[in-house]
Amino acid sequence: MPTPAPAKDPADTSLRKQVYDSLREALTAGRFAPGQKVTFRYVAGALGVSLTPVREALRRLVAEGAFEMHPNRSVRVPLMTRDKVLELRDMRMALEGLAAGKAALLATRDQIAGIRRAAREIIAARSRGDSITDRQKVREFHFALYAAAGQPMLLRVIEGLWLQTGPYMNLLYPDFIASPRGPAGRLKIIEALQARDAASARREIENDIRRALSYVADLADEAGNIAPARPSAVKRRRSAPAGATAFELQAH
Amino acid sequence: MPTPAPAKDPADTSLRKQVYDSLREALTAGRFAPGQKVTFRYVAGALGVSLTPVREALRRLVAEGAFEMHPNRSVRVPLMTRDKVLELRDMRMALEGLAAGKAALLATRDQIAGIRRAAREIIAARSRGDSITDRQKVREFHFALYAAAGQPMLLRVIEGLWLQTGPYMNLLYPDFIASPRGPAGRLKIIEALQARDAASARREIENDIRRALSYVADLADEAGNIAPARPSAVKRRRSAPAGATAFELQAH
DNA sequence: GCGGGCGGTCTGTGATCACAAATCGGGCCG
DNA sequence: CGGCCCGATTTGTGATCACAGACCGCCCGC
Repeated sequence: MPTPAPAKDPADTSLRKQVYDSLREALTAGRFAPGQKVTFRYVAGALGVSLTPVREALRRLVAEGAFEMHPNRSVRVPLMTRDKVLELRDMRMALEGLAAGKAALLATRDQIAGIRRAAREIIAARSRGDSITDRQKVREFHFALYAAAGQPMLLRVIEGLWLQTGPYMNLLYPDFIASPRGPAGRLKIIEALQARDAASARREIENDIRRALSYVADLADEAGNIAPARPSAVKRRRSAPAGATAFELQAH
Repeated sequence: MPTPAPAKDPADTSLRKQVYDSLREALTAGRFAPGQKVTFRYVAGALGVSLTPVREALRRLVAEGAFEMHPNRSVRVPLMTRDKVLELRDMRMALEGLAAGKAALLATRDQIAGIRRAAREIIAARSRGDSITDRQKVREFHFALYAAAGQPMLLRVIEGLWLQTGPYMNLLYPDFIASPRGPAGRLKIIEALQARDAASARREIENDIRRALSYVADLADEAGNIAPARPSAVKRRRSAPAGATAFELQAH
């Protein structure tokens, strides 16, 4: 599958949904620089639609915390601080730990197989130094695990939290990834699923999230701000279709 | 510093925000019957605004799970099932337990005083049989507690979960409320705050949520559906200002 | 040379219009 | 008498327009 996608309503062809997905994908792929201003008309032009669907998509993303709208009314990619990362870390540990525990009790053989496959693909991508595929497969691994918990509302909230941490997960590369604990942790999770050991699955997921987000939090400067993963600007493509690649990076 | 984070925006006077607040308030007050259909034009007419702000407000509420939009496109108040209640219960236990634990470590003397006052007001309202004030003060107690944790993102997610359980909390009255455990649990929480005992505060909040939502879940029929708290219809007030009382109950 | 106003432009907000899909009701056919 | 089909109405979607407030840069006065 090209995009694991947030499940939900695969048959939603509304422009609003397409704009939402485009922005979301650009955000998780790190194509927006943290702090970057994003105007309604810019997005509308880049995607070739009117303001209406853009407003609804952007406004939803603001409600989800993926963008910020300042009182002076300008929409920006949120800047991260140490405190915010730690807050997100604790929330993710609580909810993803919960999901992992439920998944351990419910995962079918096929679901476990899919999770194991994602884990193998992470190792393969990492050995090639392919951080793009790496990140994508890490996401696949986690969401295949959480989907096995069979709790759709929980899954939605977790997706919202990933969206907020997304633009900053590039910071884990390449240094943090070199740690050997990652693959070992995933192996333990798979073992826990097979053993129906909810406590162990929860503990391993919690450890994984704690390590990764504590690492990101420690990148904060003395003012508490975290440097953007990639200080990049975005170039406007003129008259593009409402596809997924309308937001492009621009060296400067 | 004036506003370190974008915080809330109490000075948001946009119509969208007013519509959003009106719908949210009507929802938590149980003025919409679960399963009830809500059309954009109906809300626009009831509040005396055009479709534009209504669309954005309703769409956000759909994204938050407070309303459902079916593929055939009709917006409804979600019907609850036993599984959904249990899912919400577990999420709320995880997140509100987390917040209570943090609050125990951070609550100031003034914040604890505010929480204690809310607890007293609950007892007072309950002794009068005033379930409206009761529910309102219960909400105040919980959110004063969670606010003391100083984690704005966490608070927002918790608010989203309350919005989903809101229309069904009337089911706790009057039978469940008669249980003497409620006041005792709140007292223990306040003691935990004073003692800076995070584990105890978390445990008590978890117990409170577990008891209440397990009770609601047990109201499910053999099909798994939960009867609406009050099977009530809503009457349209013609040419009303965009106030908070535009949605009114109608006996039938 | 520099700071503060001042005008033009940018940008989000809300209303309105046009349209297509969905829904509902009545009437026709079996 | 009942089920099905077709047309009128309802309803969400997207585009466009008008407008007010914010932003930005230029220019004048000190």
